[in-house]
Amino acid sequence: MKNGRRRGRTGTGAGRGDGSRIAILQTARELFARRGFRGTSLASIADAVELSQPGVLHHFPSKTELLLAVLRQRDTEDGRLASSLRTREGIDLIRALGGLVAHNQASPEIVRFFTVLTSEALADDHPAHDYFVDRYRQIRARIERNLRRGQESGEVRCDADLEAIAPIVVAVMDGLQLQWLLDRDVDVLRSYDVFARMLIQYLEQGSAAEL
Amino acid sequence: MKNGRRRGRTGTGAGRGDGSRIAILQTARELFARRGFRGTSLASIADAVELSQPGVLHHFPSKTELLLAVLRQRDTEDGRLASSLRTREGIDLIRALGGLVAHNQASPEIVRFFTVLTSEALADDHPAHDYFVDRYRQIRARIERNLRRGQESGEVRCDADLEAIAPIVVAVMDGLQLQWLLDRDVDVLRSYDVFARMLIQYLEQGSAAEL
DNA sequence: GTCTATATGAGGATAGAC
DNA sequence: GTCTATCCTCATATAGAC
Repeated sequence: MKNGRRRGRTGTGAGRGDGSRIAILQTARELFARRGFRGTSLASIADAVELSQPGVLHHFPSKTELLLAVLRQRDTEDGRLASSLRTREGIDLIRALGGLVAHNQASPEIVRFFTVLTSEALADDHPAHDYFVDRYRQIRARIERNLRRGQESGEVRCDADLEAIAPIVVAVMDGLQLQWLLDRDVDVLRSYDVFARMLIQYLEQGSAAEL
Repeated sequence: MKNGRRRGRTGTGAGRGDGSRIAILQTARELFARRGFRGTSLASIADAVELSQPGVLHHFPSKTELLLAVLRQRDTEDGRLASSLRTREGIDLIRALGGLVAHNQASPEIVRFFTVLTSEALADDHPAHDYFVDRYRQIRARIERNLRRGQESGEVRCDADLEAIAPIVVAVMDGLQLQWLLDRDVDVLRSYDVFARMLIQYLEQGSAAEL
């Protein structure tokens, strides 16, 4: 008794149509978040969406393509979120990222998805390797750019090393969330707030705004 | 032609004795660092040390036990390093951790080992899950404790929230190293130095030492 | 669109010879 | 201490029926 599924349909081929595709994408994201890409079998995804394993591969030509589809989907969904950050410049960006951290507290699965997959994708033959290299470059570049606008407006001290600061901001968010995923007692929001205070104070020193 | 090994020995059972055990531990650490625990096969380890796969299992009863042995070994080796940090208190600890970051730049494999395995071990059924939960608790506790000594000596402002700061310090180190592993252009040392300046300035504000 | 059946291969672990 | 041979399970992917 290996195949423990019990679909009500009689195999006429009616199916769920597009609904299956959507269900597969969501379930794949959840399971990839738990066990990584390599650690997740197509069969486990199939079970969760109540399809056979080849049923899953009907919608995506391969497991790798499924992962890439999940990443593309998240990109479009995150597009809205990212664009709401686009206009936040200088000190305001640091506070806005606190809002993102707060928002993430409600979505441990998404946080875990990116945490687990980023580490797995350190291997340069991982299907998502290039994706994550690019992702981090873009995030750092955006933070640096928006902080620089604050510098140009005189809000941020002109001698702040923004190229060094952008990776720090990313590191704090990632690193705190990693600790939180491992141990929910870690208070990400409290720590981020202390960091933000520290950073803002540093950025404002000697700025035109301070005078 | 599947088994691509060509040992010179004739199978008399002489072997390398203890040398094999050592070689297995080191190779396992390297491969776990690259592909994680789940992503590494015993066969790949066996190939690298020029043993058969059952030959590897002669030294460790299972793959899980091999991982735990690797972790135990790192703990004893890191013991020396950790004890050199034990006496660094207050502001001095923040600078000493910069030395650790610098030291890590020469050992990407070790950094990657911990990065990859920590994320993989987020799964609560992972063989190293408890190990990493404990590890992070201990690291945070030690940082908090050593900063508190600086507080007691008056070097660090007394209203600093050390329970919030300890996770930040860990996050910055982990997060910067993750970005560096993904993209060697990231300048971990430069970013850590900026962070350290920022944090030290924050900690010194309103301290007795400042007066 | 979904299934069953199957090809093909990899992985962990064990038995038993030398 | 190490090997060969083997077992069993699991995984991805494909072929072809309905």
